[in-house]
Amino acid sequence: MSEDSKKMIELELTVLIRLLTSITSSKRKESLDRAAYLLLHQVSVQGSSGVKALADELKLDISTVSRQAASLEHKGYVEKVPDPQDGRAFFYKMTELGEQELVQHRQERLNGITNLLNGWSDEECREFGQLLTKFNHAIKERK
Amino acid sequence: MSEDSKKMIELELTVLIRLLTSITSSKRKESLDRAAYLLLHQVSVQGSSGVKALADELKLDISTVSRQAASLEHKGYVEKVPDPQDGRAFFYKMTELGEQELVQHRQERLNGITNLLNGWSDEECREFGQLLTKFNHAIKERK
DNA sequence: CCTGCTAATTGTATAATACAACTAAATAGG
DNA sequence: CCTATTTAGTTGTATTATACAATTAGCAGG
Repeated sequence: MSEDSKKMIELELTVLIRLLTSITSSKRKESLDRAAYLLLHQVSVQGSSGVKALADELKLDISTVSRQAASLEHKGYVEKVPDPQDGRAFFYKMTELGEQELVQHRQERLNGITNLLNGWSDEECREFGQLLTKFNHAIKERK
Repeated sequence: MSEDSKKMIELELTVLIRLLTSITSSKRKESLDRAAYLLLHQVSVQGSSGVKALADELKLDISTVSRQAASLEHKGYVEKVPDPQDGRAFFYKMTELGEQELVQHRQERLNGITNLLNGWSDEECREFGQLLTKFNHAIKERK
């Protein structure tokens, strides 16, 4: 693999973070906690999740998950169900309202992505999605 | 372009941010301000830059650039030269020490990238770099 | 029962960034 | 030339996302 490709990837990833951060900074008034979006998605995908499992999956500190989940619960997007087998633990499950919010919020994000990918070929979009997925997998499985 | 590709891109970008954030969070002891790395790179590329130009290029608030630049100057990585044509303005230029730090820091990042891309084909790496570049360009030019 | 480990919450701190306010220099227009 | 407006940059303050630290209580195993 050529050094040029690596350099390009390293630089462009750095720039990407910066650009996405500037986008999110300019949207500080959103209804759904920006940071909690991925958490809500994960609860939806996993169906029923405890704090620790979510933290492990998202590479977040449990205190962060605890706070984000509490916020989501307060908004009615998830419900907190005691774990029958461990008096210390809880499972978070999606509420109907949470599912709706997730769908709506995701749609707004998809609209933005659509605008950005305007002019891209189907092949490019497919490739980009797959390579991102592959890269993310590499990060999660490293070490 | 298929809806599936868009959904994959949206989700994987969200996950990518999370993962890269967790990586950077676990490296809080680095010598070069993590956030200022891109600024240092930009000064190096542009050769001689004012605060406003850098802020525009990096989509950062000028106060943030001002602070990052001041930090870099304090560390001797850049020098602050008065703009002969505007008594209010300055240009930031790289120092030799700054160039060295940039090269070293970038190499460390490249090492990380190399590990992550272990097993990727040349084609995949090249594609990934180009698609990231293209995507970043779309973000910068939007609106 | 006791000790060590674990799940989650709460306290506190950190880093990156933006918005707000300010100072001073430059510019535009009469 | 003068005045009002704009602009470059710095400093003050606030916000957000996150991690590290401390605490409480439940669980597991001897």
